Amino acid sequence: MRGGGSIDSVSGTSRRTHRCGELRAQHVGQRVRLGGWVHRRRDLGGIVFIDLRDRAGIVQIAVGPGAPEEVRRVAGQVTSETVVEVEGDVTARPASMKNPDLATGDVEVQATTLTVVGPAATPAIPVARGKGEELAAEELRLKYRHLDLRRPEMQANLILRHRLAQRARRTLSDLGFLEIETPVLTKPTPEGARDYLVPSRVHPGEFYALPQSPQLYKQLLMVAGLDRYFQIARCFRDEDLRNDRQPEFTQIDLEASFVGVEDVIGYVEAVLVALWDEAGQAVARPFPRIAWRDAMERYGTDKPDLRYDFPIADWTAQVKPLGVPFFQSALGNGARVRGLAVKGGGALSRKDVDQLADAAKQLGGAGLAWVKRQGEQVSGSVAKYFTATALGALGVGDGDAGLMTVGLDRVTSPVMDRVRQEVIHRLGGAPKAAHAFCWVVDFPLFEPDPETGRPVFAHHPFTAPHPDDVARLDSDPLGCRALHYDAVYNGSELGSGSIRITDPAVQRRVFAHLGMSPAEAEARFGFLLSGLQAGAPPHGGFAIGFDRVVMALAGAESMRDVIAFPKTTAARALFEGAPAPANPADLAALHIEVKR
RNA sequence: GGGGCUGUAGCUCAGCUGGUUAGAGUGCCGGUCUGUCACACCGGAGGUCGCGGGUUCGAGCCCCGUCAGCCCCGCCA
Repeated sequence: MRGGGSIDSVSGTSRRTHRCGELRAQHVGQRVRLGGWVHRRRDLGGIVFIDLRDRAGIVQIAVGPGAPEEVRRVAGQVTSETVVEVEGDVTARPASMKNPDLATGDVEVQATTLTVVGPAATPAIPVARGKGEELAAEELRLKYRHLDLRRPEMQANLILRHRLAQRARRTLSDLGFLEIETPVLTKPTPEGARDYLVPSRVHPGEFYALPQSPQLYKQLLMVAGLDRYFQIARCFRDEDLRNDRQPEFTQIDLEASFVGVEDVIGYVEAVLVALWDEAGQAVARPFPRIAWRDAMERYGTDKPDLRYDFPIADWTAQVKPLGVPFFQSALGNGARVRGLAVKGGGALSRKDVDQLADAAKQLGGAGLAWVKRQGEQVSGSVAKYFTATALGALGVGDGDAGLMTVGLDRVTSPVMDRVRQEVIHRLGGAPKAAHAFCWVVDFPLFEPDPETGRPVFAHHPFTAPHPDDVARLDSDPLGCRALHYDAVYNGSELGSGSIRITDPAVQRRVFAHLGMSPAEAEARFGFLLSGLQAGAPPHGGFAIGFDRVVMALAGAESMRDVIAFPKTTAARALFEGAPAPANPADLAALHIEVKR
């Protein structure tokens, strides 16, 4: 409680008693002072209504013929988005004048004073939008971010984000995790994403890197015996962007000691369930699990959308004897025919199917073959090779469609993943569940390098091999599984984690697999290796992509809508104009010469 | 790095097969109006058609280049 007078909530300050959006019937009869932005003004001549807005909402200010002359004068000329302070009496609106669309719609404030405290130029983009009116172009929304962030939708997203962050903190703190900060000026890492570099003034030619994640620090905190750590950590990766990828983003990062996979999964489920609860969504634990290999086989991706349960199937055996030319030439050398039986797929138009095929082609597939079944009638690009019976055996029933492609899994998986997603999108059927969480487990430790075919690490090089596979580390690297797990929600990867290597000998072998000499490994990761030699507890952890969680719970189409000041897809900040050329004196002090 | 979409009034958009003075809604400015809530009504101002080049008698429209925003592939241990 601050200030004096009739303040009845924490919203009050020395200049106001309430926030605009807080007023309800219970406040009728009270004298209030408010501050806010003029959302809209309706001037009827003898009476003026002002919709006054702050972060809590909108309330109607009425300035009638009985109001003081000065109040009527100001009300008659205030413009949109001007900041005003109002004093007045909260009155009940007569039944016929209530506004059921407004939380404050049962009341209004009869202004007795009205003062402009922050005159506003005509806004470059509208804040108050009419029903059905389009949003301003995203470029302008980013350029005039202070205006875009005034919109109630954006404020709701940021308020939700705040509540989720607080709930994550409380949940982890209650589980005994300590919130510990780690450096933002760190050491460049040789693998992984490109680093953002920060030149050192004191050490010519040397650079800090912004962290891609606090990975090594949190492991050292475990070595140090802090036992359970978490942090809502900013991470930086200088890679190309997407609608759900920003160059700087936020993780709920955690690590715990004396744990196995089950423990970490338990902690993360506890946090995710709490976050969904915070947003009013009930979800059940435990989340189902799916082995990476099964996810790739059934959904063509390591982040399957399990809201819909039609899986990709191997149709090679059934289709091969039919002699479809499209397939005959492509089969062999490990190629398979993989298909999707689409319930109700008869509803897909010819145009839909063509667009699916186009999408498939973009991913380098051989193309998409399709059939539709209508009773005993079979139509489609490869219809003449199929009978209704043959389709029935593949699960393609009356009114359904079959979509298929051929090739190596490396190509058919992404193609069928994309086709499956597009079909879901186009048919728009009801999902079997609104919230489909799952754990993807048993990831491979290595994957073949697309260019050389050599095994390279699928994750970061601190991920422990599956204990059953350690013996094959050198003989059969591609067959080794990792103690790595991803949390997936409705087809979106929310985060990943692993049990870490704590045996320095194993860690050295893994570095060797990356092609690092012992000396190199020492130079780059010496502090980790010496940590592991100093007595390291078994430990593992996880990082939840916080921005993606907020996106999911806010129903946002883009990560930019849940970040106050995001970058464009070209990694520019349009409001402030970053990045920008540095001035020559600064560059000189940093021992940097720019080549153009 | 590659592919696609978009760029016309402050904002959102239309602009036909290349043709004469580039339109609408909204916002803005002025006016009328005592119960509106996207107030209503009357009037007005407002344009480097992203930028540069080319084709053409003539380009908002066609061609080349370029910039910006967005979407996708690559990339993101």
